[in-house]
Amino acid sequence: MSGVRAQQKQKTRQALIVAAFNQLSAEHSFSNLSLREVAREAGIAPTSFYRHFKDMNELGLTMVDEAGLTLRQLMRQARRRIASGGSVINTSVLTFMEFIDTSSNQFRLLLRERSGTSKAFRAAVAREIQHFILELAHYLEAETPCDANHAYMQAEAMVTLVFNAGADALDQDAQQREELTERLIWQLRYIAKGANHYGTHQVNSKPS
Amino acid sequence: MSGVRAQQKQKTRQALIVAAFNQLSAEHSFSNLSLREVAREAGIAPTSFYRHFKDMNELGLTMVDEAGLTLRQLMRQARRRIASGGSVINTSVLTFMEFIDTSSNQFRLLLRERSGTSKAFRAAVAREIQHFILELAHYLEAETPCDANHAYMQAEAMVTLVFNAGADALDQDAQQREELTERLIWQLRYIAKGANHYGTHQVNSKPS
DNA sequence: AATCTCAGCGTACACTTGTACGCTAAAATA
DNA sequence: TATTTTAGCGTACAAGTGTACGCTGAGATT
Repeated sequence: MSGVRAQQKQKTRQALIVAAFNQLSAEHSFSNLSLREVAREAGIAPTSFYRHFKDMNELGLTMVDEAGLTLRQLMRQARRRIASGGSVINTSVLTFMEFIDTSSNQFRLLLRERSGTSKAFRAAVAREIQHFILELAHYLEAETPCDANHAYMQAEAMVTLVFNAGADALDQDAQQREELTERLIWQLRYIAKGANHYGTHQVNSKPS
Repeated sequence: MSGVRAQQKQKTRQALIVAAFNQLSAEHSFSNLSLREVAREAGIAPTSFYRHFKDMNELGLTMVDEAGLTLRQLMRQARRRIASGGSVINTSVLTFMEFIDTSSNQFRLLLRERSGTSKAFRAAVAREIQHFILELAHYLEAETPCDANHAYMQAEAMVTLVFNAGADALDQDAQQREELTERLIWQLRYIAKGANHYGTHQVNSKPS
């Protein structure tokens, strides 16, 4: 029951996943990947692929899960930085930009499959983003005067902006990224300000 | 010089474009299209395709232009509605949602190629969106107390949110869309509020 | 009327793709 | 030790791809 067998299997399975991620790039999306090329890069015969995944689709969904995991781990790290006295907005944005930089292919996958051709993929990505939003909403509800509903809308807007800024950053050099980040931070401030204005019990009137 | 010849050419060129748009759907993206299938649907031989476009890429860029044109026309229409007394935010959002509904394949193209595998495509889409942003920024600078810089950042944030809401709307039913639209409108208000707060000369201090 | 231009066609070719099928050798199990 | 399980392989095939090449016939030009 040592599992020499199962262990090796797990290893080549991971090799397939790594191979697939390696073939992603600015010019190569998941739907451009072929089973054969992935298998080749992983060092196994094309037909052996089926011992691990029924489909390229199944591989893809696994990859989305993995990318989501990376993202969530990163968030936890961000929260630690914040807890030890960092500014919320700055720390979060910085951490996210680090993700774009370090794991760009994982981010690319999420980014593209969010509007891809498979409903299952879109749903999977949406779920990952939803995690993100809910956690932030929870935080905002606890730490700011916003009510639950406005906290959610605020979180949703913020995550959307951050995610999109990440997408733009992929094509930019360091200089442009810095400007982008600065704009992003201002925009997040707008949202925080507005949400706190409308989302507090002192204000029940409709906006002008 | 009547151009019976040139006229016919233009006609099948357009047939190719229409055929390509028709093959786009939730399950079929541009990179999934094959030259042969597009030619087939357009009713010409595969090799005749080259009389009109050097490449599928060239077809795609033309399609992006066309989608951008549609979008700009729609915006002009929105501005007319606003001029005759509609609320700015509501009218704009409503008009945009109409675009999603009426020309969903054109929107899908813009949405997907924004983060697609061709730099030329990404740039083309970014340019279309930039138009959008600049026009809105111009309007905001004229009609609100915002300075130019903040007007731009405000416009950028707003367009990002609207565009993303459109993407989400593609997978949703009428009920969900309504809720989405309502959230979106609140989020736009946040931004307007925040931008007017920070972007006015009375406030020069850094936010808390 | 004679000539030129060129949109569209058909054939042909070299590739790549997914995957069905049966085999092998080594690990797991009995 | 004898038996079963299974990860990985090689072969094979049908289907689809982009595109080179040369032809044709109908408009355009002279």
